[in-house]
Amino acid sequence: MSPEPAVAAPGVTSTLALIHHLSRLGQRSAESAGVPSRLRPRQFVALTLLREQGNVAQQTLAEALRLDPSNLVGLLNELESGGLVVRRRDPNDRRRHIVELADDGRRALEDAERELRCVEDGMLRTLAPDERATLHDLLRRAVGDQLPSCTEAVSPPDAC
Amino acid sequence: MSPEPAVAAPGVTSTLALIHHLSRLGQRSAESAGVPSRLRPRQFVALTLLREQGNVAQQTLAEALRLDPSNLVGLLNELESGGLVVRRRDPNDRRRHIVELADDGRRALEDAERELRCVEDGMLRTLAPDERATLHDLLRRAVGDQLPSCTEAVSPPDAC
DNA sequence: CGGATCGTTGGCGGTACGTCAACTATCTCG
DNA sequence: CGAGATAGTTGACGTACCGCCAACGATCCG
Repeated sequence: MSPEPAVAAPGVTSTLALIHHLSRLGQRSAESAGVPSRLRPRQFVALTLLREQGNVAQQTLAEALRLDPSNLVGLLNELESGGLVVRRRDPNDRRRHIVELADDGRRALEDAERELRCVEDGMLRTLAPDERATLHDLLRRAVGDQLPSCTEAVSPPDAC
Repeated sequence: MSPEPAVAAPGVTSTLALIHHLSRLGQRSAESAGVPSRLRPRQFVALTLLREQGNVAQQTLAEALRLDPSNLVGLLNELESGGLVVRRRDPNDRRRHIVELADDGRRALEDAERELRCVEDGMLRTLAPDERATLHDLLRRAVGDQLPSCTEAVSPPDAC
């Protein structure tokens, strides 16, 4: 009778909505901050993933990015023509392309990260440094375990 | 000499990139999970914000969403024609529209949240419940302080 | 050899915006 | 009262990002 938490507690907000919103806010801030020599968001994410995963077959990359292979081609073309990435044939299976982060790509990525730090600082300015670290860690762990079989096993449609 | 953290530590990943990526992953999962009676992401976020902020002038809402007023109109039209939201004139300034979350809107929002819980659970399955709570709290605090004067005072372009 | 797989190209469609211009109803201030 | 600002609205145009599909060459594998 006393707690009475019924009335739609103010904490029910979907974490997904928060993430979606924050993502948008981040993009807007980055754009309006006029980041100069800039990677577009997708390129940024792709390079980041490449740096972590090391050399990866194109297909694997597509899965990790949850991106249609045919669309990945375009993305990689941009990056490769800018010298940020290298595609080479897998000697074991010459159908495959192994995608590799080039030195220029690593540099560009670090530059972009440096530039985006301001935006990030602005966006997370309410959080204490250790909280930011926690946030970063949690997000990282969340995306980290996204790769293996994500959409699979959705047999029970509304079982959830 | 011993620590030698120079070589691009594996933790430098931009939090922005993580958020952006997670946001995309979330959308993809939600779509492929075939969420039935669904609000589109923008509607979802807008309703969420409305529930928290209570009745708000349209302009304020636009700022909070970082959305162009002219685009907000369309978004609100969708929501209002679905009965999820009500626009009424501000008696103190009849130019203004006060936007209010309708009962149906609250219900729709709660339904959507319930549906998205599965997706969210899938995405954050590596995190322990208390970690999820922490994440949620941190994100919420981050977006919460986004509203007042965000892009302003960007006078030093590369001072950062 | 035949079928499967990987990358690639191209086309079609859709969402989610930004930007700008114009117009109305309304407020505010001189 | 009249001039100018302000809130919302409408419409047009463009863009980024992306899904889906079909086809095709190169390659692998049985």
